[in-house]
Amino acid sequence: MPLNLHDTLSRETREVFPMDGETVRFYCCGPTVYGPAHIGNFRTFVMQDVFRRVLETSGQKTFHARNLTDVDDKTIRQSQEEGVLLEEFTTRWTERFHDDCRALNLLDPHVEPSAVGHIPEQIALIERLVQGGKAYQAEGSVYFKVDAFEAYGRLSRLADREITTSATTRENSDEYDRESAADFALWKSRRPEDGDNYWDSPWGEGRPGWHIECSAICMKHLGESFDLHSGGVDLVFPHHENEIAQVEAVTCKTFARHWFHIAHLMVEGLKMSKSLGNLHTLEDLAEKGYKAQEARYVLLSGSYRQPLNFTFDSMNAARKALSKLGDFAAKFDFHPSSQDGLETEFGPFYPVQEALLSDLNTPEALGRCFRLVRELSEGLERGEYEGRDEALEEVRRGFQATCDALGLVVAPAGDDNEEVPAEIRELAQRRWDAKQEKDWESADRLRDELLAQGWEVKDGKDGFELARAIA
RNA sequence: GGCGCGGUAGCCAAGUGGUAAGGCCGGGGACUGCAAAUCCUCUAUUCGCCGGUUCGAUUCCGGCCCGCGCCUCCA
Repeated sequence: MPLNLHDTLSRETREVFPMDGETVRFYCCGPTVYGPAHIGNFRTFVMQDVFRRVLETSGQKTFHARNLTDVDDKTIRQSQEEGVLLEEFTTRWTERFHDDCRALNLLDPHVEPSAVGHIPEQIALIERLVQGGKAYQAEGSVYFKVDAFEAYGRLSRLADREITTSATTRENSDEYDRESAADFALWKSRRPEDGDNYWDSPWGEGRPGWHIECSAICMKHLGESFDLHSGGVDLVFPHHENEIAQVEAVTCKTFARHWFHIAHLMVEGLKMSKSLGNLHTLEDLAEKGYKAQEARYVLLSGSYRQPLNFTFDSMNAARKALSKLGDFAAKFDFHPSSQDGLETEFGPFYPVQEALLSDLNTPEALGRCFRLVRELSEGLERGEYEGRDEALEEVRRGFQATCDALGLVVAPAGDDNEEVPAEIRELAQRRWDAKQEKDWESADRLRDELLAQGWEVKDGKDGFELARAIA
């Protein structure tokens, strides 16, 4: 069964398939590396990761490219404010991004090209556009001539939209030379504030515009035409619209055959913004005692086409939900696979796969997963798996496939040995001893003390467990 | 103003032309020194409002109210 996915361009849900019959080749607009990415950015990357995982767990090969935007106004300005070289600055934030991706269990893209690493390719593409009469230069900058590309506006349905530029947005001197307000920069002439961040080109010193990097990188790594292109909804216009124009104006071929856009994340019912202080990063969440996996779960709890409301209630719910899955894992003696490659046999978890193949319906998939978890557990209680090792193994493989498809790492309860500091363990032991001697007062006092230090005690029949308390 | 999306239980959030998944929270019970955890169990006669189509609509159509996104570099 193929993956059916909504396509922004046609506005239809269409089958995703490889045009070469073998590998689904797709591109994701990556981060601008000028600071830590926030959970809203990660919603997009997590959904793109699920997209790939769903393909791979259904046996489909993929080729995943995701770029790094390492030269633009923000990276240049920030690096200069810090007085460091652009490269040093962007390398630092790239590493941070990679750390966060690992924490969220995102599969590494097969290639991760950077804008700075593809200056010649970008210049070459601009030259083709100029030669073809689709672009013009003015005062050392080069602009795409929107009027010369009749299909402009198809993706975002801007065709009839009046594209105007108000006086207030024309603060940059190099923007005065555009022939039409809709035209956009392919190459920006060098400005004093760019410092040392400029390159030679047939039009003089300067740097590439934003949109051209993705076009040039796609053409190099995926070809002039490829299977799917993805990003946050806000990129539909102008970024993706412009990417299409830049490529199709010279190739006359379909650029990306399928467009996959992820809706925005809201925080506590509000749009994320710096002024509201709700631009959470994984680091912020960690400080509050939350794990990246819990954030990942929250990001999967809504359908990607709808804005999702991130709340701390949801984070708490995610923790409980994950621990419930951990209980299930323990019951079935499931341990996460450490082997390379994703499990493809869903077995009894087939309904989960079915939901995912249906436009990446992650909330439906989670709902079905929990229903199965309950039903299978009941079956186990009733002894339905007595002497049926192969059936048990099917359950474990199916659960592994489910975890692989969603990118969740579910550790069996009691198996997630977080390092417990020695002094905490000792306090807990003292409490246990007091409890054994029925010294309830001391036992309760020690329990409160542990809680004050951020640890929660859970008693079992003949011992206790420690878990991080939510801050 | 233009284009687009949505309003489902306390919260998050699926879904369907035939009468509402799942998670969390909350109530009750078992268990427990008390908790926590766990297990069982209960919680929307109702899906923003008003009309229409239909044997039947939350699901289709029209209108209204409210919220949101994009409209040049924000995922």
